[in-house]
Amino acid sequence: MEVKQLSRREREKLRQRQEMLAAALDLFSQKGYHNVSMAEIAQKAEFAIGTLYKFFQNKEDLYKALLLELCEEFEVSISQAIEQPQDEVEKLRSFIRAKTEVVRRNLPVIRLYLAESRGASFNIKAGLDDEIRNRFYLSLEKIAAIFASGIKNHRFKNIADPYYLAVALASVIDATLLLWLDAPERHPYPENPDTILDLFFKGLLEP
Amino acid sequence: MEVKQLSRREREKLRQRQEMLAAALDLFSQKGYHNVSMAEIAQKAEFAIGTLYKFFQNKEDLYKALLLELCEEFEVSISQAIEQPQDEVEKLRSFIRAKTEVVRRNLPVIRLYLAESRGASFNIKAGLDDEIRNRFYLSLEKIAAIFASGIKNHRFKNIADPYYLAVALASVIDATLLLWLDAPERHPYPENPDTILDLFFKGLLEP
Amino acid sequence: MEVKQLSRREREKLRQRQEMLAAALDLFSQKGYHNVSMAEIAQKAEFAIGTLYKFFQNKEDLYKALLLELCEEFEVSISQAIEQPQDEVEKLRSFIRAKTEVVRRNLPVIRLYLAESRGASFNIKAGLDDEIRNRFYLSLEKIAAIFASGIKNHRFKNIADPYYLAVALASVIDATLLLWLDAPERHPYPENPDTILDLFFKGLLEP
Amino acid sequence: MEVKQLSRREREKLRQRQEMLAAALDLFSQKGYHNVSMAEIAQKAEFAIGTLYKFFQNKEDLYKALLLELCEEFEVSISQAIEQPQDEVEKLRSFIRAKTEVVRRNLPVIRLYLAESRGASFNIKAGLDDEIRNRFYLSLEKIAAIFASGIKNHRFKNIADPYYLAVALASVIDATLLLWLDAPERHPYPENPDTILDLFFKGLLEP
DNA sequence: TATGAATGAGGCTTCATTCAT
DNA sequence: AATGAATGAAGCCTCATTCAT
Repeated sequence: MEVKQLSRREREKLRQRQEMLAAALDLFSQKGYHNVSMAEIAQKAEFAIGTLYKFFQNKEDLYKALLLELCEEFEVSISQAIEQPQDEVEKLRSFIRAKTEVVRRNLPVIRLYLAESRGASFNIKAGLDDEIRNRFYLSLEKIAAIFASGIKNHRFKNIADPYYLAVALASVIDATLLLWLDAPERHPYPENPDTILDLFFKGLLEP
Repeated sequence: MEVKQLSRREREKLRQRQEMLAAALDLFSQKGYHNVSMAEIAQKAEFAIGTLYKFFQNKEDLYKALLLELCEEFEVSISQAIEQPQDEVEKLRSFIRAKTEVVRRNLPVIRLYLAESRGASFNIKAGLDDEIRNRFYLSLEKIAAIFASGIKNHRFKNIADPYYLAVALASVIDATLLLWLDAPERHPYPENPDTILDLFFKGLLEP
Repeated sequence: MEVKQLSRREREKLRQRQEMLAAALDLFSQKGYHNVSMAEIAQKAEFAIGTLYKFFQNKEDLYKALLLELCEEFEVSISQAIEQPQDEVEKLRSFIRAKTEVVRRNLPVIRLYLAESRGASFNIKAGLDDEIRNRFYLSLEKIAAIFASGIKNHRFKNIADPYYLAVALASVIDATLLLWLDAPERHPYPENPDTILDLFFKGLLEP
Repeated sequence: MEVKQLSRREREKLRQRQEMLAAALDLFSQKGYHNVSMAEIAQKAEFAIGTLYKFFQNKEDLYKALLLELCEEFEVSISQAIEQPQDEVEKLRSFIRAKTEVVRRNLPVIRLYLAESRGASFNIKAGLDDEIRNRFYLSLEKIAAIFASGIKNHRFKNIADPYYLAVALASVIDATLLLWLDAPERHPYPENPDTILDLFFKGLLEP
């Protein structure tokens, strides 16, 4: 494995990078990109500003790295969840569970992620956020593939384009998450993925 | 009508305010709150900066006015749509049609509105955006009431809390809109509200 | 008298000017020259800004007019007080009484007057305040003349240059006034001019 | 001595701070607080504006630092002068000498100091200048104590409240200083403190 | 003549980024 | 290699003054 060949120096660097990203993440998710200064991040990460700039070309670069890292975790989790050899219904359940789990682990960034993935962000200059958007779309396509497969297998009714179905499912999960973030006690997050799936399945499943 | 009694001066002022809001809207929705300067807005609106400040106390105030104006239009449209004496299904169709219509008319702001209403924004200092968030929740409750009524009338199955249903419907509409905004030709916006409703109805309607 | 020949129009103008000066005086003395805007003055005087500019060329001009008016009152009062045919001691008593009286009538401006007359002001661009400073010095010379006369008449010991004596007396009066302005109840203003004069007389008077 | 333990870095910082204060002092005393911009100060001190803000939180803070520094020097000088074991008359002489000396060394700020200490200033927002005012009053009380002691020892006649005597003495010194500042050649500053003291002593001293 | 809306220069302050140590 | 002091462009906002009505 490549990982083992990292020298002590390189491992140290990676650790420092992670600390910087963690500090930045914390601040960005609390106050938003434009309300956090590089000095603030440096101080929280306990490095000098100059060191920050050794690791990231500029503020935007740091932000992008942050989001890509997050993206990565999302994708890995979700890919693992749906790549198991299961039937389509079970895959969707796993997807919902995985997404919920990642959210639980990354609570502070959820808003950032939603903003960036859904397009309501202007933190990144035009064109730079394409990568993140594209990766989001790619993971949607994996879900769409499940629906497509389910339709092909006659487990689902063919009531809509699979991609639309995937978008709809993802957006309902996100909406539920936001509801819960805003008022956790009034809108408890459903432990059982079927709470969300029912909305779709009661109609999607063949009789 | 009160409107007719506005003096020429007052009408002129209103028109100027609208021009300022329009310029600001255009810029904000293209570049985001923090990437637009007051000088830029003033120039686009063809007023002096000082004049901008005669109409709006500060940048945040201008932004808030923009969003409230949009809020207003959303609410009026949607209220009118669902207050007709119709059955629940038809009301939901009207809701989707109305929301689509407003979006069509306010294309540039949609991202702004979604960001603010869904919570991924840090443009407004804590506490100031409560009004917008609250009004968003209130309109969701009107939709929830339709679902509740439908459930009570046995037109809908009781598969989930009406508020969740409303949130889910609204989020699916938004997701569809965003899809269309990103790639209008690949993801054309469905003219027929049933395209979206089917997702819910095929399961919600009693057999 | 010229005054009687003022037309109704002219009298009206004069009254308006006085109202503007009164409003400005009130604000300047409360908040200082640089913390008062022309708009504020106009509003308090219940005129339009443009009207203010019909009467005074600019902000500085208005301020200067204010101070000159104040100067005028000081001078008239003090001149009247010391031009009576009295002996020197009585003249100084009259001077202190008159100054006290004017202060009582112009309480809000005292700080302004002291600042300008004593040189601690930067409200007026260099050179413009010369007139005020000069008039202040002129009135000091009138007091100096009293001391000189007293010395010549052997009522006063010749312990210092009369001008220094005048400056000393004026400054002691001002200091007493400031003390009283800062804490009226702890440092009541002396009703009897001899309270101040004693400081000088017990030494000045020939045995 | 603590002073020697300052690192080179700290000494450098202190020197820079002094340069900034010197530049600010020069400008403020020439043109007044409101007629000097931070850009002007930065340029005169030959630093970037941002550097100015590294040392002082804002313009007002810089101004306050300036005055406090001056305050400090005044107080130290005057305290030293009057804490010698001398009789009351000699103490007052020392006080006048010390005050004169400090003034000579701080010529440019004298007007600023007088303005702030005597209350004719609106440069500092309400409440912030209390410290300066209070320290001024405290030093007056030290002088008052000398008079009180002299009265108790029957060296001085009990012709007035000691605090009034202190205020009167201080104000006469200030007035003499201002006279000299305005026209040094016409009103030379008296080298001998007795020139000022005579005004008081000829009456204060018991026969 | 009186008005007050419109102007825009200029002030204060922040902060991303650089670079000498 | 790491540091953080220094930089200065750029942003927000105020307000004296003008001028068309």
